[in-house]
Amino acid sequence: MSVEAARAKFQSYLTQKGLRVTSQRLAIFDAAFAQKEHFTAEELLDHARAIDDSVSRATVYRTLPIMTESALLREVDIGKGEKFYFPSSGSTQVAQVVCVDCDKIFEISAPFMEWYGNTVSSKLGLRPVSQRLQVSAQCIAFHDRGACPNRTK
Amino acid sequence: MSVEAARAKFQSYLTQKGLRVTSQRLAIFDAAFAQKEHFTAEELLDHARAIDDSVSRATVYRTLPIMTESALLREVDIGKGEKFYFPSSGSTQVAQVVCVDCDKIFEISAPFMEWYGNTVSSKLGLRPVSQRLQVSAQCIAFHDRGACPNRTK
DNA sequence: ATATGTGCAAATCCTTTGCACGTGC
DNA sequence: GCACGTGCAAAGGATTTGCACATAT
Repeated sequence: MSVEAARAKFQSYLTQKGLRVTSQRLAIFDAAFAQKEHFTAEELLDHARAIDDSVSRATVYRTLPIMTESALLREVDIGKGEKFYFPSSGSTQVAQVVCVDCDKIFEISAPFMEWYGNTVSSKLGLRPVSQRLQVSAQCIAFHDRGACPNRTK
Repeated sequence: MSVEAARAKFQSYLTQKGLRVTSQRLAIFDAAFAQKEHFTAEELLDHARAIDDSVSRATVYRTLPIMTESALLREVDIGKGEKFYFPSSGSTQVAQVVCVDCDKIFEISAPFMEWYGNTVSSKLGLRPVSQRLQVSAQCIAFHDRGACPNRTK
């Protein structure tokens, strides 16, 4: 899905839910879809403010759930205290591989996940809503040399 | 592994790491292994205090990582703010199914997970450390009738 | 016009930490 | 004895919320 299509989807989602299309929400959308890596709420705030400096932290936190519910963003919680977000590719059959050294998040296709969620849930009398597979891994380069080539922090 | 064996393992783990076997740590261990469901740090504090009322919140939080590192407990983060813990069955090839209504956590065997982590990680030049699969699901009973039979909260 | 949305700052929630005292080894 | 462990209360960090003002529809 192109950024333009996603932006249109965002606006129609807002309208359809009786929510308003505000300049702040659009700035937050634009900032999110300009990112190339996973980002945090705080990073999104910085980028959104570069577009519209009236955007507040509160509005970012109030807008993120809207974008997540509308499937425009995927929320990734790697258990590091803060959550990460990423423009959704559409498919929910995606797993994350997280480097334990540099915390870089790789998104990978995991086509069997949906089947597995269905199988397992139905055994328990449950209906699957969503599933996530997360692999913690270590750069081989890190293991061999003690330094992670992706390290940025 | 029996509780007795686990308790022995805990004590030898402490000794081997140069850590001390204190009455508080043993009370926390006993409280943890008496649980039948997943529990939070706060719940563990309550139960540990019932055994030894000198146990403090700080010590619970300082002991949980030790029990997790020694593989006696498994930590489960379902993205609800607080973490859950559960006496480990040994295998790491376990997935969690979480009911979105009552937050009850079911542990299920997921024997393919290790293979999958290996396959995917190696493609990225990473060495898998751990993996977790979490399925969010809804009680069918809840979906049909609007009430979750497991609801306790 | 008016129901929503917003910024600000304070509040919350879980978890961590500094410090002085207590205690296994 | 002394290094490690502990309780207490304060600090910390991410996220949420109350309120008065602003604004989309």
